[in-house]
Amino acid sequence: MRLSQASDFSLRVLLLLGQSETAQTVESVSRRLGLARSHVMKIVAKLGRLGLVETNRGRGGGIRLGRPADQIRVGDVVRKMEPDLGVVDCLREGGSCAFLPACALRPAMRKASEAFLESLNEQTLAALLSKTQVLGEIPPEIRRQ
Amino acid sequence: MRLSQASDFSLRVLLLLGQSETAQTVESVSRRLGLARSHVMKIVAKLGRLGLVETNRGRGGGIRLGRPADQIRVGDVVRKMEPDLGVVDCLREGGSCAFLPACALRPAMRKASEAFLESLNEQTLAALLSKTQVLGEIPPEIRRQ
DNA sequence: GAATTTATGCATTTAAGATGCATCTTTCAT
DNA sequence: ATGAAAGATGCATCTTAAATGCATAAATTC
Repeated sequence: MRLSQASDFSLRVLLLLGQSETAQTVESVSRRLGLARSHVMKIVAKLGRLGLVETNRGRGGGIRLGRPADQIRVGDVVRKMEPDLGVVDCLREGGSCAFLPACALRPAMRKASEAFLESLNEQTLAALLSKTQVLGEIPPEIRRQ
Repeated sequence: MRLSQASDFSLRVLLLLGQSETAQTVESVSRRLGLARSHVMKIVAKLGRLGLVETNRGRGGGIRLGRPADQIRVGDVVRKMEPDLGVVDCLREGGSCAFLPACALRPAMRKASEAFLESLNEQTLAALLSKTQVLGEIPPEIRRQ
């Protein structure tokens, strides 16, 4: 059971953004997190569509949090970014199971993944930030070397 | 976020076994569940090693539950069968993250997957069985045709 | 000892995700 | 206007874990 890297990286990107006031370029974010640039780009684009980050093109552009860190719940991020939250076959599109339609496993699994997300939702991004190491912002002047 | 088919199928196999007193062959179980025989074979072998099913070779052999259905907790089955329960990179062997060692995401994720398993552990196999359709046992006489 | 049934290892296939690359669009500074 | 900076998007390829199939071994019973 693992989340896609998209969900995982999303949270790290949000953490990084939450550590600085100014807009960051995707280039700088991916370099600082040590992640593939194009991968981060796609994740950020989606985060942008979801309103979780605010993106701006062109010179002086970049990305920043789309809303205050204390209004971003971790479980909600995962719920929106994770492409497939159907933990078992029968919860997915086209999935089948010999026991259906009367299988008690299905609601049990649905409930368990809700429990997972609810547990994550006990934390806001702000709460995580207060307990997480600051990566340090690279000043704009030397950022572009 | 999805479980491996190994975990998923394990539970279905256990459900099926819980519906009959007599031992079932892997052949019959896989046919009735509509799953690949060799895949079920490997799953059963592991379930056997874990003591969740009792296996017997040779004529008249087969598999049956290793202990009473009310002593099999769903979350425990998943915990034992799932090859990789590290939902994010930093929870896995060799995983890394720029925020480590001081990253609050890690304990939050660990806690969330515990919540997932605990939710499943509210159900025993017996509880599921009482709410699940009986697939119907193929009588031993015609089983071998 | 032959038939039945589980056990195991290896090799192949599959599918989802990740990655890289090329190109487009928007925005700003000069 | 023009060019550079930055995000957006589509496509094609690579990677990897999981699934599958096949062959063979081991155990058990009759």
